[in-house]
Amino acid sequence: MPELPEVETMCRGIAGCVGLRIAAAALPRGRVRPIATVPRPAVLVKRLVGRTIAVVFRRGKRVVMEVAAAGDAPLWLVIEPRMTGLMLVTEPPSAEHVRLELCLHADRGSATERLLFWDQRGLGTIRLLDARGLERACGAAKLGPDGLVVTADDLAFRLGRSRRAVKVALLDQRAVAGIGNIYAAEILFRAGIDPRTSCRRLSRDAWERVAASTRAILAEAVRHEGSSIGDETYQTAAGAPGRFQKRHRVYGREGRPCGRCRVPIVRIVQAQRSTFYCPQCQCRHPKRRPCPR
DNA sequence: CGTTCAACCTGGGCGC
DNA sequence: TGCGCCCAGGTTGAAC
Repeated sequence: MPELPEVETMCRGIAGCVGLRIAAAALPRGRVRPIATVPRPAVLVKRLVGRTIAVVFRRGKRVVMEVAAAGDAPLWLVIEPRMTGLMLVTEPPSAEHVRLELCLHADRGSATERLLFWDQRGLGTIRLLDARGLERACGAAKLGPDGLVVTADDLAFRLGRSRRAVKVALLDQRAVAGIGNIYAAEILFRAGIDPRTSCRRLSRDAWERVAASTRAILAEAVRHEGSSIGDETYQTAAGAPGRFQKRHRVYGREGRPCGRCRVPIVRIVQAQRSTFYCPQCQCRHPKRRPCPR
């Protein structure tokens, strides 16, 4: 589920936790298996308690919280929501899938907050890392430039000689960080590019369109607080659904008419994952040149 | 280098 | 009702 816009929305939704101290931490074990943590759960909890959440930010599809302790080196709590993970400051959809619970208190005053990481499928991960670990997990070798600011130069440099299909390449987090299956489809629709096109066959103009579409689609999705689709497991930290799913032009729309040319949207499989596109608007030799947006 | 497949999990939907 | 199968927003590692 969570791609860049959803994770960005989660980070904004938990920004109120900055400045609060972790009074208690728990990794509840319900009927579901415990989630993967680094270090082991008991050590993780011990190291977290007493620290203060100093900064919350996003790196690609990860939520990163800098946790500080007076007179001690900072640590970073790195959470990867993967498919169904959510950061919540409200009641979770179910109690048994709460994977991390932080009880937060203000040092002065009475402000308190309960911050949860909830993950139905349990594919998410929780890591508490030092500066070296953070660099290894989230550094430039692991994650490329952020999708909100990626340029045509970035993409052409990293992918221009690749033989991979452009849609598959856009999911490579080392090339550009934050794009997932929904937004890869929406980006290429907006750019008017066939998702099967080999990267090395894309012109400079095509990379310009891909980069501009990436920034525009992701920014628009952030403005609409992400996409809640299907069973609607995704929600903001305050429990509201996202709204960008109403603006999807191709994702999840197999067989329905393209909003621009009325030709039915097609679903194919690339790298074991669904790709949706318009065979007319995203054709290499369209009868009518697509008019982006 | 690239692709393919399985694995990690839960749960909804569908055909029989 | 129930069972088996397919599907799902992600990532990783092994095999080819």
